[in-house]
Amino acid sequence: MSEQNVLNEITEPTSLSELETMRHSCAHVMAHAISRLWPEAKFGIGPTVEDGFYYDVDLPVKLVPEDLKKIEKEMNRIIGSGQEFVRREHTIEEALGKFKAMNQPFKVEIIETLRDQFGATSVSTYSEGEFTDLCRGPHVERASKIKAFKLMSLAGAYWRGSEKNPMLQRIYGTAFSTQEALDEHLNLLEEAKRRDHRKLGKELDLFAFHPEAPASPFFHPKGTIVYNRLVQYVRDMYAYYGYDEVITPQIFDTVLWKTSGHYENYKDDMFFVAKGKDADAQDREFAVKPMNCPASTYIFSAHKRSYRDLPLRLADFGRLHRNELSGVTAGLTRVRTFCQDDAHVYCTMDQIESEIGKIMDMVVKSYTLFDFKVDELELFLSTRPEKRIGSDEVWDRAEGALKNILDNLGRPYGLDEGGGAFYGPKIDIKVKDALRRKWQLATVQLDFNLPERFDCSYVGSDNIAHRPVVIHKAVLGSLERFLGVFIEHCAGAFPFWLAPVQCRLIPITEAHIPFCEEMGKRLKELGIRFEMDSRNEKMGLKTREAQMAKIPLMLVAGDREMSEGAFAVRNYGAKDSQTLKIDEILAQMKEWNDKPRAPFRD
RNA sequence: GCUGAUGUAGCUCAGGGGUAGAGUACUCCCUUGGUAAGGGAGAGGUCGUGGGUUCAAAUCCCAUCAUCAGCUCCA
Repeated sequence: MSEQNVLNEITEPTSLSELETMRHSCAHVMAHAISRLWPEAKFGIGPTVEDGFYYDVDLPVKLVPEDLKKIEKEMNRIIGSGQEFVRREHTIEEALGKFKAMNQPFKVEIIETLRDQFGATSVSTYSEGEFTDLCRGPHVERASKIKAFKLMSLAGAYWRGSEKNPMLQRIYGTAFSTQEALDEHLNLLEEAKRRDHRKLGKELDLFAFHPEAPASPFFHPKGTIVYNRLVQYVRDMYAYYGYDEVITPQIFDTVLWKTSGHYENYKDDMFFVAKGKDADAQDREFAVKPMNCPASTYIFSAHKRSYRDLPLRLADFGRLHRNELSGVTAGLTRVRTFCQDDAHVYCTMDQIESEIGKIMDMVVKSYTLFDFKVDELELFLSTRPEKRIGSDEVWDRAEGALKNILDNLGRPYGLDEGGGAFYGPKIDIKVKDALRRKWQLATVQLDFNLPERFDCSYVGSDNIAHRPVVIHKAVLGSLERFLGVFIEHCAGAFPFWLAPVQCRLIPITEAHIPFCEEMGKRLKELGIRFEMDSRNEKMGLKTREAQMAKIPLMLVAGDREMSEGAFAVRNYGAKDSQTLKIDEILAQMKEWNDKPRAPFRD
């Protein structure tokens, strides 16, 4: 949480839901319990978060997981005693005196900040019995209203989110209005562990990591099939929407990055490579690309462009490298090498709205295909960050244009103040997965700076040179990240069209192998990815292994099937199978396999 | 990068100052079996890496690398 957010947490008028109110009170009860167990405890802040609450505390002891039980016990005592939450108003001076006397330096600091930066003249406190905390509320009337809670985990967190400050111990907890709701939440967390894409990636042999290439995935054959299938899907989409794919270099003279502004903004996160070999290139410094956009301007400017060429949509699956801090990488969701379904649309001011409309269309069609709930998409307008290039007028125009589009879209959207890219504002789109977790995938960015910096122009119908606008788009976002998120969304059970192995043929005995091999030929003709399990093993084992590999279809053949020209078909996850004629099976497979192309036929 | 935890066989993990363990996967043999584990035998590890302490280190200490959780960051 940024410092600004921390302060908002303290100063802004609150409108917490009933559940949030209870969680917030629960955080207070936790602080109360901690102060009983460790009277020297110094408290930071204790807000509610997405799934619960936390409190940051400075303690003389290092907490261990068993301490959570101890704190819970003490909390239960407090809740059992049914203490009331009593609100009091204090002048700043009163409050400062009070918290100084209580030896609560962080609270004193908060009060001073409220006074000095926000001009507060009074603050409020809440007391439950002997424990008093600085807080604007609201709270439940009494502690006994807290129904079902659990302390979840321990973590370190810097005071006010700055690594220059001391690190406090953060205790995370959650609370629900019923025990059932709490249990359901805990079950979701368990399920999330089972679906962890890092675990499934290993189990399904999709990808792996190696210490010599930290945070950089090795895609094994099966993972590569899925990856390439995603790319193919995006290419099919490009054919429909009129995008041209290009391939651009991997390494550039840093002059390019100085022109684009990446050098000054992201130098520390770029990989630099050896200097040039030629005498006259000795002083040239080269860097691996962290982004595709500057390269696309050279393709735009390769010709004298006319307004008739616009919109020019250049797609680039270029591999990007970013030297991320070691602590921020995680599985496929944050890596040092990745590629995006990246494209840059060069267009006129008048074309911005229809182009972004088309991109939104791609987003909706894609997320529908991947079985994300489209009516649960969350849109955000991310505006100018502190670290940025370009004049305020340019930013005003770009933000205004995106705001217009969002207003006309007729969907609610949030504002992410300061969340834009350094070269332009964006529309970020978050999806909810099957476990109701939110992920940011798609992004649409409006850029008036790049064409300026690289002096892109086109000739208008007035025969005068004009500056085009660039729209950056990614629908799936980073393919690595998308794959990670989607693996967890589908629990590793890929839809038929995307599965690395779509079908496993299982002859019951040796005698049925030729029959299965015949079917194999038909599948190959159809382009179906299949395997045959002709091992000398029993059906129980073969079934188990096919199910554990999450293969969408099992086709089993024994004497019965051979005599009927059929297979016993079992879908992944189904309890039993049904016997279908070979032609029926092939027709069904063809339909499923073509599913991703269906939305792009007129 | 910061704080903390973890690192033992391909995988999942146990153990622990005195010659390295299980399950599973793998190889071979037996089994011709109808929808979630048939039986047997065998092979497989400098206990992440580098130092130190010790008669002796996989075990203790230090450093380092990687991973995980959280913080900060995410063009």
